[in-house]
Amino acid sequence: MRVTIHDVARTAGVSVATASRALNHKGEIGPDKRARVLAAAQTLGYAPSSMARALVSGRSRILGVLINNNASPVYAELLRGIEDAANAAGFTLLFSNSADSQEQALHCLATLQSMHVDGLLLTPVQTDRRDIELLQRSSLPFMLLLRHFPDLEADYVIVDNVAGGYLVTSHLLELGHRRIGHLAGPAHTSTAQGRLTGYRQALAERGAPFDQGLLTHADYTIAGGYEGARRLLERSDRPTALFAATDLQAVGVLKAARELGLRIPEDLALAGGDDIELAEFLEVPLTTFRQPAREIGMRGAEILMARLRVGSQALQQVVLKPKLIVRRSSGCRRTFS
Amino acid sequence: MRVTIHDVARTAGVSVATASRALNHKGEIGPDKRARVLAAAQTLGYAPSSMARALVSGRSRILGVLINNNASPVYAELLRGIEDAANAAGFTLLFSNSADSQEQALHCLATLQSMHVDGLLLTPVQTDRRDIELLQRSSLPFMLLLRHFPDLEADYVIVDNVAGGYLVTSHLLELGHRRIGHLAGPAHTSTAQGRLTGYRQALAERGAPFDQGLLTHADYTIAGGYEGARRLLERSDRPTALFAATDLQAVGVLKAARELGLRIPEDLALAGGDDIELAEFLEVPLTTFRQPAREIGMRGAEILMARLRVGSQALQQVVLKPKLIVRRSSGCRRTFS
DNA sequence: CAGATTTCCGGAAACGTTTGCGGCGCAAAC
DNA sequence: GTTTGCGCCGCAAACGTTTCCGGAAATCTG
Repeated sequence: MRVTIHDVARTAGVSVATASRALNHKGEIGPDKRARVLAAAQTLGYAPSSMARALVSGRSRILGVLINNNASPVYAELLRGIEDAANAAGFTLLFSNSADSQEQALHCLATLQSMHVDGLLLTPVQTDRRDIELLQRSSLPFMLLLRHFPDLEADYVIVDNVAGGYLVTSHLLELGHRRIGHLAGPAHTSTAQGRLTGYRQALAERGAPFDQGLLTHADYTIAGGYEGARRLLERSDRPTALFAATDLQAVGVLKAARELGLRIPEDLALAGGDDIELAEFLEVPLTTFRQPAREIGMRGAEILMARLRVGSQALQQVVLKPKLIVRRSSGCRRTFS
Repeated sequence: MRVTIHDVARTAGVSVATASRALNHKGEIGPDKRARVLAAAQTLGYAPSSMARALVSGRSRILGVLINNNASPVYAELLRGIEDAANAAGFTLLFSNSADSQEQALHCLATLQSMHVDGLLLTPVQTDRRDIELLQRSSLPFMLLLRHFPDLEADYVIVDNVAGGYLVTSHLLELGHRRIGHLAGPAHTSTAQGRLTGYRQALAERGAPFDQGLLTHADYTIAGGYEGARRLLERSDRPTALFAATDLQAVGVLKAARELGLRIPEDLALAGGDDIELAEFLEVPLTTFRQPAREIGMRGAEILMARLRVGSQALQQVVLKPKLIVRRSSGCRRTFS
């Protein structure tokens, strides 16, 4: 069966305590015994049981990850960043998926807790706060990624969604557009709220009217973008430009526009958000703003692990700056009567 | 601190043994005590420690996942499928990333072992076989995904890469092309080998010559595809059609073609492999063959978990059929002199 | 009513570690 | 020659479960 520290101790002719000390380079130990233990461990192929270790030490060196698996490339990038940082620090990742359902999220949280994770990285569902209330009661260190609660005393790493929405909308306004629609994300998410706020700020700042009829909410998917675009573009007074909250939704807009015979950017200027890797290579290269998902994952994991090392410390709320990426989909400067 | 089964037992006024039986619905137990235990567990918010449970039972209900994180959408889809199946069966996922390095993979394997995973799903690196030799020695049930070793007695779920390459190449041949280049993947991977074999089979079957000069290997990335395409397309006798092993590489071809002033499909017919979600929405919608990554993940996880339940059983080697997806990038039928 | 069976429950061992505590031998100090 | 100190090591408890085994009470059998 499994080779334990007892086997190592026996073949080395020492006690388990000595074997443990030799393997962990802890405590005083004679050089000959240390060598014998290490040799025995080597030949037997001994691998310590992290579960047993976790049980007695109280630390598992496992980080829980709970994301709402939008199959979006953004989450893949995010995961990648988390993975890099965790691996570098010798942590392993326990992976769960809330599928954007609070019930599912609560279930996952219970599982992660029972696995004795040392800390947790999550993108909250945000339909309600039962998940974070649970976390706060359990005093498990956690870190919010991508989404946050403005009034919550919790660590987070996000991009400045307001600035992102503002950048993109300002860009469209500068190109001469006055009727700019917004295809927003699910209303309960802080990302959707932020980008919408930025959109309205830009409109207000340049004296463009905000038209409720040019705003619609949709899922963060291609299908969601498609349906939202149909709603917005089939109106008689359709907008001349459209800001989709995410690139994935913008892809749905591309599809809808094709079906409606609208050329992009000639008949409809389009911009998205996130700057996924493929945004540059779409049917029409996409103007967007960059959300550095990988960096968000890395920073989040690093901060969380730092908190685990030193115990409690000041609140860490990181807001990364977005960057405007101009491509063809937003078109050239024009004047509208 | 953490609420244990001892706390539950104490507040319920029973022994730990009884508490355990009540919570697991095992063994005979009086209805009143059962009720008291369940009530106590409820009010205390008791969550059993899976680590302690794993330690004594020998089963952790954790599946290890080791993929070589091509940031490719294919791996995201694969992970998604694994996740769905595992979640449905009450398993949790421990996630690792070999980054296509055998050294890193070996390190990850050691970690996963020490975490007492019940089984392992992996996409092997394939530069050598140290990883699977290690696995075979350790008698940990494992399942190969996407990539396989033809001569190895191990479970796997893959798509028929030979058929995929054959389908795509045949399609290009039917369109009239005679000089079809192939941008293959890393030579050590079974996916690259399979798709290349299918390509050669199709050529041979229709009497088209195989030209070593029209073949090049590149990484499974956009950058890899770009570099490979530059090599192939800057020749004086460049091919009229190009089969890129993966869609991601095909995107790189798109970029190279744009730079070289080649129109697709007029100047160069293009096809890829995998059928990623965005293939339909690229600059030129991509002809490709479908590798059902999500299904591969699901099937793999299900088969592995079945093996864990019933113990040893017959070898499970699943080969899914690919499907040709024709879009604009391969162009229309033509004749070449 | 004595014995046999069943039902229910608690004690304790086991899983594989880490670590506090105490013991042993040996050298230095008095 | 007896103490003191120290370096080295082993015993055993602890972490939170599950489960085997045995005991006590309750029920049944003859």
